[in-house]
Amino acid sequence: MASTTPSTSPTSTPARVRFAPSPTGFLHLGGARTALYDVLLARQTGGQFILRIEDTDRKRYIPGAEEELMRSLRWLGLEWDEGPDKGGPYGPYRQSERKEIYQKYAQQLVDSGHAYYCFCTPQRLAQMRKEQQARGEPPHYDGTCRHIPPEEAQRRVEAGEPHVIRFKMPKEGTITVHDLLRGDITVENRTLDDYILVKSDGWALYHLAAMVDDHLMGITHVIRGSEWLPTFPLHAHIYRAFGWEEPIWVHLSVFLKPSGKGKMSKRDAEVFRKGHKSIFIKDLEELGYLPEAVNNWIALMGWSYDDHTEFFTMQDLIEKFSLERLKPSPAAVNFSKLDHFNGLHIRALPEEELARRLVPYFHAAGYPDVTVDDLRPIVPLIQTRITTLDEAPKIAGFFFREDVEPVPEELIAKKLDAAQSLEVARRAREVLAAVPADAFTPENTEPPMRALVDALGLKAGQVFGVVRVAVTGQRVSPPLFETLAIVGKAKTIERMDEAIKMLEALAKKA
RNA sequence: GCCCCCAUCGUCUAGCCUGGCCUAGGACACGGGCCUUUCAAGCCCGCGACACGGGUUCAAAUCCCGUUGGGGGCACCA
Repeated sequence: MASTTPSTSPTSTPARVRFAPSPTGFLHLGGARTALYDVLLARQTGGQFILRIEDTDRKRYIPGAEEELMRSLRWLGLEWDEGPDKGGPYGPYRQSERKEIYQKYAQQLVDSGHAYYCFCTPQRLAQMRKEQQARGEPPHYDGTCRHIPPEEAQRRVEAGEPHVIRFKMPKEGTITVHDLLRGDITVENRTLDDYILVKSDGWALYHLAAMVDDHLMGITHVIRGSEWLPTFPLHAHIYRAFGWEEPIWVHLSVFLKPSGKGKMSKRDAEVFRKGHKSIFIKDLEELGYLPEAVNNWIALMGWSYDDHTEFFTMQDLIEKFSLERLKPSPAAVNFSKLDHFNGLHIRALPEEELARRLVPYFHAAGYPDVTVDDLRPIVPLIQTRITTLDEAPKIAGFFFREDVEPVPEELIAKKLDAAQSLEVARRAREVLAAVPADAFTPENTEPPMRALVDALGLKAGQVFGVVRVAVTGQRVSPPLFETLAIVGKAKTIERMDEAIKMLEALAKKA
């Protein structure tokens, strides 16, 4: 059985790996992780990462999905070396453009006796399955066309009779396949089916198309989801029927929902989307996650480096990734860990870079004129205060609004009443008014304000809180004096005056 | 129903292959504290797991068997 563990380290020679999505939807967490591992292996070994589009099923094709898939991959920084949009020496990279290739290899399998024509109609097949179910048997092809003499089958094909091509699965014996994470897996051939390789419309199915492409494209490591484990033996049979050398097979575990109970359903995906979470990469961008954080996060779902290192840049991952440390057990998605990594990566970003990345989020939040220059001084004040980029406009939007609208009651300081707070506001305004407008810095505003706190016999928080709410309109804000410096003296005084009016009204009412 | 895979804190995991360094380590989350003008960030402390049952062995989280639980698959989808 040709199922040996590679004698050399799988990562020692240049790897050719491929990510082969079908254009039926958006790139999700599972696909992204597979693509990430592909890229890491390719970059680490000096090999190639290939993007191949598996679009042989015209019924499921979704227009625009291919472009979306590529956009998401690029956002994650997972650029391919060969693919449908950039070509390469093993193209075409879209299966819909490779129909003749699959037909040729299917024919080869028929000729060598490893496959046969089947003329059973879908109706007969459905009926057959129904009866098998009723008898409590596992659904499988009953082999009706398996014994049609080749000459007769050939005649019927030439006569134009609708047909498919099936793999002629051995009825006896076992096959042992080797998965890098799980080791040898042995199954009895009789539990396998005569799977269809080519549909009646002439298009190859995944089982044939992917094997042919992987071989022709020189793929050294097939990294794919564990949903392929059940048909893995078929794929090995096909490789062996052709006499091809098998790639290293790596089946990644599936992602479970956060509870760990069951895998993600479409319904779950919708619920997440409502709660500032998503399993789709394109949403993650919109929600303010950094590609660095997403990569770091998914890299660690099923892979680890050691017993304590968790923060990885792409460069770190390329250096440290290894197939050997992949884990075969399923992993539940943990969104709060994504938040954690996002915070870490936001803080790791140079300020200039953060400012640059924040711009589109301010635009989207209704501040269309905000520029990198505007954001540059603000970034140091909010860098440790946001976990996602979309939070920045929420916490710092007041810098760009003409007017802030504090909730009047929030102007009342802790343990004080409206009248007392009014007095605090008036005195604070006075103190701040005394600082020159061209030197409205923390060095000049904070000491006199501290002195005021002492003079009033209050806590710093009580006095600063009144000013904070007055100037930012928020109870929670970046540090006060740095904030005042950016807002500027004119606006500060203006907003203090507004607050004083509100407090006067409140005090009168009381 | 049948086939296959998986099994350490709530979650992600280290340790398992090459039994003893494990009174099981790290991280997220959670609880508490420090710092502090709010909120964060940072730092400290705490909570919390080897699914169960048999075996093998002087010794088992680690090896073997079974059970249970979870997951995947059983299409002219991928």
